[in-house]
Amino acid sequence: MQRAIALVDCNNFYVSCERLFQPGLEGRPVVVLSNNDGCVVSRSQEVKDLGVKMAVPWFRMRDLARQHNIVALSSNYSLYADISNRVMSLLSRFSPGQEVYSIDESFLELTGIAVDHTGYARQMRLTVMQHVGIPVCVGIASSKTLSKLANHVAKKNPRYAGVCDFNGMTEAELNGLLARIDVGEVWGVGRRSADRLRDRDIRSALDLKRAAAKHIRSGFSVVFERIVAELNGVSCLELDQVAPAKQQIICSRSFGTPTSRLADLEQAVIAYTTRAAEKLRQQRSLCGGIQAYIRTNPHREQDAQHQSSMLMPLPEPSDDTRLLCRAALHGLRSIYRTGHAYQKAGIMLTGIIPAAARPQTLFDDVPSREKSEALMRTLDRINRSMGSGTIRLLGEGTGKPWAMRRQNVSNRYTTEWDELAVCKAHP
DNA sequence: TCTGGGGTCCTAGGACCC
DNA sequence: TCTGGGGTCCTAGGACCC
Repeated sequence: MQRAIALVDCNNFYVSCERLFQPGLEGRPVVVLSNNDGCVVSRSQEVKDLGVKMAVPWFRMRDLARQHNIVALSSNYSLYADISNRVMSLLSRFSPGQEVYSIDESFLELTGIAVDHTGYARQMRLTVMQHVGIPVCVGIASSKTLSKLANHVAKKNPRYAGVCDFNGMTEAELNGLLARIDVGEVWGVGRRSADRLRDRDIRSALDLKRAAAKHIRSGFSVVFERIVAELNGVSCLELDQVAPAKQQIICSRSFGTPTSRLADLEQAVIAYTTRAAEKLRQQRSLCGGIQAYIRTNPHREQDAQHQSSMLMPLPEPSDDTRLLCRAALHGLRSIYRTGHAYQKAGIMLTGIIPAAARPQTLFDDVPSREKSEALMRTLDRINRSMGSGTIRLLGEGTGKPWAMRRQNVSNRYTTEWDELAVCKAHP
């Protein structure tokens, strides 16, 4: 039986989320900006039609924005995450095998589901639209890589009406489509590799499909060998149905305004470590070390540049916020240099293991460990029910002069009592 | 004035061991 | 004169994804 994998992808996801609660944005050019209102990360169709590319710095398109009255919104991840959960849970009804691949994409196993797949996919679109109001497109094929391309075709080509099933096509039809897709659009082929492939006269998805495996293996890597197999309909990438535990947890952020004060960096590092430790405990893991990282703004070449990081191993794996903060601060203080305008700081938890696999040591101090665990549990419970940050370390500070810019952020319409969407009755 | 954040995987090279 | 080979582990860095 032929393998059938669907990729369901939300259209202009963040913009679509914003439009749910601000219907006035419908039909208008809208962008959502990254943290710090830095870059464009989601564009409405109207903005795409103006030729605005993904990840363009916002300050570079100010003129265009004025000219065309583009609405720019700060990103509101609480809202997007909640809408995403609703979409994913609806989609899970369509197959016992689901991989939630990203905030706006999901793979669904359709192999063995004995219905007309195109009709089934139309039903998915309709269901998500009716229940949540988010438009989606569906691509279906015999491997993940092909289903990504099928989705691409469904999105770009109005005549497919949002659903494209490669499995229902003849080889010639499919190749005809692949020949018109740039090799850079293939999943896993980035800008660097696309350039190198073009040097070898591999320009389209079809060219890559037909490339000799040996040739690809030696010139690139096993990853590319797999891509070629997947393009030929040989499924090499399985669906990850349970999200595996993270092997590293990163929390880093650019500052709203650069700072050269160690005290500011310390506050930021404590805040980031606190967040990361919460995530670590959520997935019931411990980490073996923590890395602190600072850097100046690399785009300001006229400024003195400094970037550095230091990994602090822990004496034994831990998930205690206080311990992790202490280690991170130690690292920060050893890399910090006076007189630099730092633009970004971050931390990374590494050497992550399941909490259940905690190694026993000769000098295990069980009572103090149990106290630490109880304290962290209580902390998490209070912050979960009373709002995040209700209880935190004093070192995190209260002023946060370094906090990021979010000039035009919408309400958290679905997750905060104070910001719930209200239906206004018409007179 | 203003350029995101959070992840994964692979490779190369060094250290170390027998 | 002549100085092995193979395995493992770790780290840094590159490339990619959304």
